[in-house]
Amino acid sequence: MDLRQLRSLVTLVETDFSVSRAAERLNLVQPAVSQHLKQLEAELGCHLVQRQGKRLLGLTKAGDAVLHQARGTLAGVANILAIGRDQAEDRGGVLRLGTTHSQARYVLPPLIRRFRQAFPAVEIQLHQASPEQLVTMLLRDTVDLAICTEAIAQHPELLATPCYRWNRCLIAPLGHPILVQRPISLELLGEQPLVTYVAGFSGHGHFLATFGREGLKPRLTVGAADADVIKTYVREGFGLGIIADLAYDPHADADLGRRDLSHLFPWEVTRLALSRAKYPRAFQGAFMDLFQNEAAAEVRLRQGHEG
Amino acid sequence: MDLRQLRSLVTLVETDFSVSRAAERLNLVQPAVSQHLKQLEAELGCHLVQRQGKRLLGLTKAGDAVLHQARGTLAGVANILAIGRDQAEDRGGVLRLGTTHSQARYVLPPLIRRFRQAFPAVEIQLHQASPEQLVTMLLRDTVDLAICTEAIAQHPELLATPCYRWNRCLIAPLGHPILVQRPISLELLGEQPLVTYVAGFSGHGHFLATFGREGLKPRLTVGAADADVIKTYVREGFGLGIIADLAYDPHADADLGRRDLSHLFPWEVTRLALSRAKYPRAFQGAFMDLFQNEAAAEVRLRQGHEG
DNA sequence: AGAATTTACGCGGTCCGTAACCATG
DNA sequence: CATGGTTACGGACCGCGTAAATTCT
Repeated sequence: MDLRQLRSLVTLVETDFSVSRAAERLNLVQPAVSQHLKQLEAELGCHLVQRQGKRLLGLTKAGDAVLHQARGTLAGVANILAIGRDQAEDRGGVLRLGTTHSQARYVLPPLIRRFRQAFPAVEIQLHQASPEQLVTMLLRDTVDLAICTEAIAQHPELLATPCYRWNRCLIAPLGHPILVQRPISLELLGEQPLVTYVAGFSGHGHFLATFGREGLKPRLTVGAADADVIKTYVREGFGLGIIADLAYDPHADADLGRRDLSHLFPWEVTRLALSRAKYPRAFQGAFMDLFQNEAAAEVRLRQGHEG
Repeated sequence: MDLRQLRSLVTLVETDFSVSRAAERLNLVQPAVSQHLKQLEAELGCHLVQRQGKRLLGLTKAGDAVLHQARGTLAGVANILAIGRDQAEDRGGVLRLGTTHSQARYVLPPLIRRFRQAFPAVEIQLHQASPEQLVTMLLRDTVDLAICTEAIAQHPELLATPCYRWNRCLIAPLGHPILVQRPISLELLGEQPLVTYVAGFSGHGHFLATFGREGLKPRLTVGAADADVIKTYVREGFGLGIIADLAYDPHADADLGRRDLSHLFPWEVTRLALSRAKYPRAFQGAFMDLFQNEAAAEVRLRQGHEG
C-alpha cells in the first residue's frame, strides 16, 4: 500500500468522485489517480467505490470505512511533517483559522495583532465559513483551528474548548422609541419587525427557541450571516436589529442605539476547536493559548464600551 | 515520506536501536534501514535518534513524538488492510490473544471452543505474558486483544471493558485444620506460611494492600505467576495456597480442600482490552462479544463447582 | 459528439541489495 | 579483530505521463 493511493481516494471523495478534478488537485494526471484506486481495490480485494460502467457514484460500505482510516493515516504523516518543521525551529508557516464573520471582524483583530508580534513569520489565513462548513473543514484539514459557537462542541472527532460567552443586544436607529422604553420583553420584540442572523449562525437556533418557548414567533424581515449586513438593513429601516453584543461598535455605530438583551436570551458559548487527530505546531498551540486565555478579556472589553 | 521509513523507525525502536536486527525483522538489509532513517531525518530536517559516532543510543524528543505518530499511521494502514480482508469475506485469519496464565488455563478453553465453532478457519494464538507486557504488546500490535486484571484499565491508548469479577480462595491439602476452622480471618492467614501469586499477577497488589491496611504482613514462602505452580507447592507442603477462585478445579484438585475468601479481599475485575487505534476485524469483534457476554457466566459456572 | 474514464506503453526515478569502507569496544 | 553502521554503486522495479481506446451523457 502507498500513501499516494490513500491521498487519491480521499481527494476523490472530496471532489465528488471526479477522477480528473482529483488528479488536478494532486498535481497528477487522470490515469495515475485511476490506477491508484485500482491498486487499492486490488490489494484489499474488494470494491471501494460504487460504479455504473465507468461512472463513479459513491463509496461502498467498505470504502467508507477505508476513507475514515485513510484520513487518520494521512493526518499521521502530516503530523510527522509538522513535528519536523517545529523541531527544525522553523518559525514560519501558515496558520489557517476557520471563523465566522463575527469572530474575524470583531474578536480576532486585536488577538491576531498580538500573535503577529510573537510570530511575525507566520502567515495567517482567515477562512470564513458557516459553522457546519467549519466542522468539515477541520475534519478535512482545510483549516488548522476553527472558532465558532455552533455545531462544533458535539462532534466526537473534534476537541472543542469553551473560550468566552456572549449574548445579544438590540440595535435601532437613534430616536427609535424602543431605545427609551423601560423594560424590553420578548412580547415587545415579537411585535416588531426584526433583522437578525440567518439559521446556522451566531445562536439563531437558541434565538428562535426562546421565542418558541413563550409561544411567540418573531417577525423576521431580513436574515443575514453577519452583523455588518444586519446593521445596514437596520439603517435602511427594515426593522430592529438583534446582533451579538460584541458586534456593536460604539464609534462606527454611533448612529445606532443599543440595548442589552441578555435577560431574555440564553448565553452563547464560543469555542476554539481542532481535530483530535491533529498535532498542533508550536505556533498553532501558541495561538490556541492566546485565544483561550485572552479572548474572554477582549470580549469583556468590547462589552464594556457599552454607551 | 514513505511508509517503509516509518516502519523502519518503529522497528528500530522495538529492537533497541539495532539497525541490523530491525532490517532482519523487516526482511531488508542493513543499508536499507539505515537509509530510511537518513531520509526521514533529512525530510524532517532534524535528528530523530541520539547518536554517538555510529552508535544509536535512543530517540530524541522529536523522535519520540514522531514515533508516536508513526505508530498511529501504521495502525491506520493495518486497519485498512483489515477492512479489506473483512470485506472480501475472508473467513480466515489469526486471532492473537494476549492473556495471563489464569485466563488461558481456566477461563478461555470453553469460550475458545465455542468461538472455533463459529470461525473454524481462524487460527488462535495465545500469547501468555505479564499484564505489563500485555499492555506494550497491545500498543505495538503484537496481539489483537488482551485479557487481564491489572494495569490495563488506566492506559489512555487502550480501550478496556470489564467482563467479570472474581475473588480468591484458599487451598490446602485435605486434612489441614484450617479447612474446618469456622471463620477465616486475615489474622489467621497472617500466621500461616502462604503460597500465592507473584507481584504483577492476579491481584497481588490488592492482596498485599489488604494485609497492609490491617497492619499485617503475610508470610510468603513461594510466589508464582500461575495457580498450577502454586498448587504444586501447596501439595509439596510449602504452605496454604491463595489463588483465584476460578482456578480451583474440583476434579483435578480433589486432593486439595478449598475455602472461599471473598469476605476478606476486594473483588478483582478482569477486562478485555484492545488498542483504541485498532479496527477489529469481524471475527475479532465476534470474539470480543463472546467474551464480554459469556465470560461472566463461565466463571460463575466454575465457581458453582464449589465442593 | 463530447466529456470523462480506462487501457497501453515507454521513460525516469528510486529503492533495494551487494560490496567496500569505517568506527568502536 | 570482530561487530555493527555508513557510503558507493548497479540493476530491477514501479509509478507517472503521453497517447490511444472505450463508454456514457
